[in-house]
Amino acid sequence: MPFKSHDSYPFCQTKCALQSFAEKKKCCGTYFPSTFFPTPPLSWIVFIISAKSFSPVMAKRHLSLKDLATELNISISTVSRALKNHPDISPEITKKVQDLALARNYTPNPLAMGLLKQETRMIGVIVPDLVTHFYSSIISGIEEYAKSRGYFILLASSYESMEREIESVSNLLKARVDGMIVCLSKETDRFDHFLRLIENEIPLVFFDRLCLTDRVPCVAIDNKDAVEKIIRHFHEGGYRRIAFISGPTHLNISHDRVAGYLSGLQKAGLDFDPCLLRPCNMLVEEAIQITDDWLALPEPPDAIFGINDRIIFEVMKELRNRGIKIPEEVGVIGFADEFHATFSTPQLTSTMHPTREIGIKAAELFFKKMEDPEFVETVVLQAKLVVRESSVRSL
Amino acid sequence: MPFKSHDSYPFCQTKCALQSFAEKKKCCGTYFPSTFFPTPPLSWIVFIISAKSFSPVMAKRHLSLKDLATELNISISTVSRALKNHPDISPEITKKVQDLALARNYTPNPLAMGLLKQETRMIGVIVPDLVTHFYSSIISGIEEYAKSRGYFILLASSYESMEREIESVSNLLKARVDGMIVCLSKETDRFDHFLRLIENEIPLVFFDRLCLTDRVPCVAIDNKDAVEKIIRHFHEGGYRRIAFISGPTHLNISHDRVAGYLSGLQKAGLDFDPCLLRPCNMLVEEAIQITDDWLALPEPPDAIFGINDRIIFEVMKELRNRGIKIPEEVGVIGFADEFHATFSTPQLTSTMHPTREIGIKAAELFFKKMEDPEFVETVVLQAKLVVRESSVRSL
DNA sequence: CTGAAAGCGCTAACAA
DNA sequence: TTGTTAGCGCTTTCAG
Repeated sequence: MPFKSHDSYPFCQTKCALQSFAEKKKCCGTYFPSTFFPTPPLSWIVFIISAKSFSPVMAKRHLSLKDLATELNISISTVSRALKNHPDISPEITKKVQDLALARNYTPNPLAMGLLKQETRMIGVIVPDLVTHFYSSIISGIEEYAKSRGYFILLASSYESMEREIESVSNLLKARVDGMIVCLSKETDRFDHFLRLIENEIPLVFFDRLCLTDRVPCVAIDNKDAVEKIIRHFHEGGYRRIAFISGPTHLNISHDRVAGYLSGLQKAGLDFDPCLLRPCNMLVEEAIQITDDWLALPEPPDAIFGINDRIIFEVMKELRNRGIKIPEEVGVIGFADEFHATFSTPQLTSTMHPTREIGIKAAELFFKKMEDPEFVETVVLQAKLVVRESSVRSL
Repeated sequence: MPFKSHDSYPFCQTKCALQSFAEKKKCCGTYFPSTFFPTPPLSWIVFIISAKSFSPVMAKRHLSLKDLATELNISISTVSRALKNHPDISPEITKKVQDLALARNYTPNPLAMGLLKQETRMIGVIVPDLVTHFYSSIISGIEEYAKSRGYFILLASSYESMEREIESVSNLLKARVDGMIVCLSKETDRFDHFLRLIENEIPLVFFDRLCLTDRVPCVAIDNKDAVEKIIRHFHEGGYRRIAFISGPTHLNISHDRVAGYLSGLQKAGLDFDPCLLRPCNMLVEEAIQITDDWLALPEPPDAIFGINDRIIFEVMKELRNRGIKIPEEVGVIGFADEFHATFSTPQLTSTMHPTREIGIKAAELFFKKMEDPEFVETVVLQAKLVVRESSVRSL
């Protein structure tokens, strides 16, 4: 195997590996210091099994075009062209190159490509939290579609905090994502960080909790309709004093659901009692407090529904603690059907959101926005009311 | 503001943007084609609101060192050095550069850095699924620790399939992650794809479901102990025929839990009845089938626990359907406490896993492995038995 | 104390 | 048909 004298291929590899190892040891500049995480108090750790270690082998660098070129004794650009079936390259060389690439399991270095093309093929995704089924299911949908287009997901959580949302946007920007798909945190009531993205023409898509809908493609749920369905269902079941635990008032989802509450009551011919509409910040304690307040009313509600299942599960617990029967005395309905809604007793009626579709659609809009910077559109998906035990009085 | 004649800075920008737009239109090589995702049948979509669009503005490139250098009329290397407080650079220039960088919100391009340093500061994370609380909570832990070290998470799901796990490994490798943190899919019984990583010295950490523990750092739960606790608790509560729905036999977690089942029974002085130990593939139908089988036994079990909460919720549903009282007639305990265990009636006794700690510890081990390629260690964390209603007979 | 130049892996215009 | 070269943004020798 001939090597050019100034290259000395196999030894070069070893040297590079050693070099890069040495470089890592050196701690460099202080201008962008990496803050170190203090060792967390892991009271759970009990014992540690140490295993035998193996003798170190030199780390293998990923294969580059140069490696292939050297091995075949042709130029890098020929290899590059051969790999993409460039018509200029002779069939024999093309075949030889492609065979070797396959055999050596060559994959192009995305960093080099990214530097050249000014793109990372990564989409930043920011969700309020990672642990709610609603979001993780949407992430699944985004991931699936993105993967099919050869893109990766860079995931960030805002933990429902606007501050951390801003930080996440900035971090993803530092990582040079090609764009972002975002669900606002519950606190978010300023949008400067997103306006910056828009001004810089960085593709952006919102889902579920939206803002700036006249400039950003969005995927939303028809919240108004979903709530109207709930009211109608309650009304048909003979419930008359329908109470609603809503969300933070600045969120579009709260706004739309309240609108649905009002119009739903009106359509059903029911009076609106302001006492029975309470916003909350999605905290467990609030749910309990509000339930307490309602039960203390001279005319307590006979039906309760809320901004999400989590809140409603707490309401159910509170009702059960007081010996109030569901659904006989009080009907209950959740929102954004978690998969465990069927595990409660009684099983929880809830609106089911097409979460995977939300994710897929959001990703779809994202790619449209990439291709056409002027593209703006809000896609509205319908939620389904899934009737179970908690809202149906047996006759 | 003086520009070098061959550079013509502001116009260059415009040209670049136009160029890159033109480039995107061109579809290049066929050797690595990007498969296109067929438009999915989104039956949920109902209507689309089109919004007014805005006039296009030229996309702004991220700021580079060159931009700063040009603006200050100094060389790129001086800027680079000034930004990292290199002692050679005069304080005045250092200050001038840093001020401008701050004002312009400069961030170094990670692609360029990555290319140079041969690292992406990205960790690939593969989990069996994204939507289970157990995994998303662990991901949260990993993300938190990784972020504190300036690393990003590139997320992939194996969807419990070995094939997709292998594909994910390969995809993450293509993305040039610096290493991976993995929980095996339930199908995984061959490990070639991980051996390849090990041979190439790519840092790897397993959590929960492990393999190759003599070469890879791992974070595990003390499954044997967790199950022994369950048996002891059942035994103390007067339960005698304790049945166990286990997982796929090739997984370490199943193996350890079965070991705990046997030793637990022995310690409690109870006989082992092979009928009461059934493996399953974590499917809902299996849970129902197994429950049916057990109830048909001449001596049915008076206590049931299983590989995870999901399975056990199904068992509970099945028992309830048959009018069997929990916990009076049959005691029930879950595994890997999902946060909604308290939402069921009766509330589910379950083993609680320190999920965030698992994630944080896995990330910690990952960085240790990065620093020391010979590092191998299995950290074992303890699970807690959280006693609720489903396993306690009232007196 | 500062600048020029090489090189990380790749593509594409330009030369041969 | 193939090779040479410049350049994407950055760091780091080596020269001034």
